[in-house]
Amino acid sequence: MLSYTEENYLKAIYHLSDSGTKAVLTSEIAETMNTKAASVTDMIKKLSNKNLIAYEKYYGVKITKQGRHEALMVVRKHRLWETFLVQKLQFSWDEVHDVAEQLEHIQSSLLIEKLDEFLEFPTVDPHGHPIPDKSGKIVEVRQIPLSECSGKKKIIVRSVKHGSPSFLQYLSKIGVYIGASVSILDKVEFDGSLEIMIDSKKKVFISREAAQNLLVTE
Amino acid sequence: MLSYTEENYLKAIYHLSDSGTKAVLTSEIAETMNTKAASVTDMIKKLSNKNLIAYEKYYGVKITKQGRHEALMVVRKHRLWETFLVQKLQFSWDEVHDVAEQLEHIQSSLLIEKLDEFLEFPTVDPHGHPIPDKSGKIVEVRQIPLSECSGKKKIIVRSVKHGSPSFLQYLSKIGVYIGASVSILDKVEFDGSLEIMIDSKKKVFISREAAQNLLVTE
DNA sequence: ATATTTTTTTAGACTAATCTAAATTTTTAT
DNA sequence: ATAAAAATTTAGATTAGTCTAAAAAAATAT
Repeated sequence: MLSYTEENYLKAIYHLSDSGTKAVLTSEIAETMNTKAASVTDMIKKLSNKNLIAYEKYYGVKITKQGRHEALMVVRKHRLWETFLVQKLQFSWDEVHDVAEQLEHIQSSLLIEKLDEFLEFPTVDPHGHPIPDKSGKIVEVRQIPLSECSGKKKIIVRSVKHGSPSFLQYLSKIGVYIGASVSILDKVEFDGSLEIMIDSKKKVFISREAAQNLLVTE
Repeated sequence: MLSYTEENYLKAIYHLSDSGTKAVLTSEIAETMNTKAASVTDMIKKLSNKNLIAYEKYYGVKITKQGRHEALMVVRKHRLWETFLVQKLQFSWDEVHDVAEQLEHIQSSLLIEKLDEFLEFPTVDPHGHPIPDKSGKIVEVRQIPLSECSGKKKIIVRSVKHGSPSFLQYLSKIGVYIGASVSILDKVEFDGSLEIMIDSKKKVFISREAAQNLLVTE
């Protein structure tokens, strides 16, 4: 069984590796975990000994099949708890992250399966991120940043790339939510900002950064 | 802020001291925490330095006002989570303890207040134990062991003294639950066992130990 | 191609929580 | 009242996770 800290490292490596596809550097892990490279090296050795990652000195790590599965189970728990907090306890989507960071480490498969059932087997969390099922399977929907959309087609907001509380609060303020329908009215040459229409009733300008951080389907 | 371990020690001391009224010995703590006396001495010093307990060498510890409050907050969280697991996730009352032991350490006052509200401010948990409110207040209802009841008055089962999974499973099996109405039909001289009627429809014999572990109001 | 910079690893130390073994204090028994 | 037993504390060691400083390797820049 993995420790609290091991689970956190493994999850960080999973996310940094694009869901387990590419290698991750010691320094990247140190940055996202807010630790020093020396500490990361120590933990890398531990996870490597448990066959959760493949480690080659000085060349970073790659997550193994087993490691990917363990990481997915933590991600599953995190996202189910976030869904619970928003749907059942009336948290707003910008308040759930830190609490879910704690809840994701509760060890009880009975709990998580019952929670999943209670929530009626959701496939995405409050930020639009997919929830792995019991076996680790994810339903991936191809999404692109709003900043890369063209023309006047109907666009649906599917998820946020990075869900910082301040970005999420901003979205709420301007009326953007997961599932919202938007259309692009104009693109400003000067700074790449967009004028968009939300739900056919509200016009707003959003910056290029914001548009790059909103993932949509056309 | 208290560590996971400090919270557990404090909670154990609270329970062993009859809700903070009497002194507790090092060896008692060691026994319930499954640790050695030497480890307990170390932790006692830590909690004492934080003014959560009053410690006199060789004479055990007494919980302070502040320590009692901290312990009550952990107890509150434990019992609210148990209530959630049974009422919302359909756990049975013998399955909740170990999971609640983990959940009680989640740090978020927003979470616990919202959970309380979601459960509609319950006053007792699935084992009939009182749930402290936000400020630590407990509604104590005077209860006596079923073994000490006399005559044929109407008796209501209020709580279990010690809720081990096996005892709880046994109660379910014979049809006893919190709130059940029982009456005493006969007391066996030989071994102190009782013949009782449950909800005016089922007669069973229960041992003296079982009767001592069931708390009721007459 | 070699020197400089950057990244990574190693070595050694620290804290929290635990342990065993030894020393000390209290309790119990005669 | 004193000796034996039991409980408690102290001393010193261990493990997980972290750190700083130094050494080693890789990347980069001229």
